[in-house]
Amino acid sequence: MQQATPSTDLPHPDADEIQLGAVLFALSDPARLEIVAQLRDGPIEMARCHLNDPDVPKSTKSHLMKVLREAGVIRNVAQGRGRILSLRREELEQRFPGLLDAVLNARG
Amino acid sequence: MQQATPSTDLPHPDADEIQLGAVLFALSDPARLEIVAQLRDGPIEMARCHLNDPDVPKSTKSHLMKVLREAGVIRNVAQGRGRILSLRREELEQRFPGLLDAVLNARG
DNA sequence: TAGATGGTTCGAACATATTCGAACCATAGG
DNA sequence: CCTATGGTTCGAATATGTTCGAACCATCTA
Repeated sequence: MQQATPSTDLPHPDADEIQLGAVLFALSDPARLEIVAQLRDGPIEMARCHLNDPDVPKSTKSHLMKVLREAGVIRNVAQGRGRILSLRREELEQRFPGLLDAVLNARG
Repeated sequence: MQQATPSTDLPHPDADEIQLGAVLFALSDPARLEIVAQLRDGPIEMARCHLNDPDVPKSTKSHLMKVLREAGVIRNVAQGRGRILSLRREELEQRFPGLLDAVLNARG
């Protein structure tokens, strides 16, 4: 079947609106950092993105994504009935050079 | 007069105990980041460390320092009746290479 | 030893973040 | 259609962080 045009698209900050404080705060949480680490090697479907704690309700998971998205760390776009998550690597690199790599590298 | 041995020394985490999340959180606040930026070029006396908001009570200022200290970002040692603040650059660099520089550089 | 200076700590008020169930929405597939 | 799947959103409860005055402590100077 054809790929549907997503009707539910969430707001993302423009690259030049991304705030350092918001990014650092978003990354300061273990669960959120874990998500970011999973996106390291490319986009993944949200349904395939598993947290360390397997019993996290979907509303909580959704909220974690929201904080990361609103901070400008990840992109969250609808595809089919699911969602594709991806790191905003280039934009973060342009705005805060070396920051994301340093964090990802620090985390192991 | 002789330099007194400080009787009030505050607890600092060991280098290997410094947590990435705590560091990122500590740096995610504008006022705390401002303090860190002031320490960029070397230690300064706490009394000479001025925040953007000049009307911050000393208890609030002390709390900001506490968060940075307990995260392992700064050192806070007594000297005379005041205190000397310094960045834990080497230790942070050893533990999270490039992180502090990236943050300081991002902040401008 | 008294007073001024520079700071920490405590407690209470307030603000902000997190968690999670329930309700809701959209899409894919039968 | 109907139903299952994958997700967002809302609201309320809870947890965590912030702010600031008051009290306190140590040091220097007179």
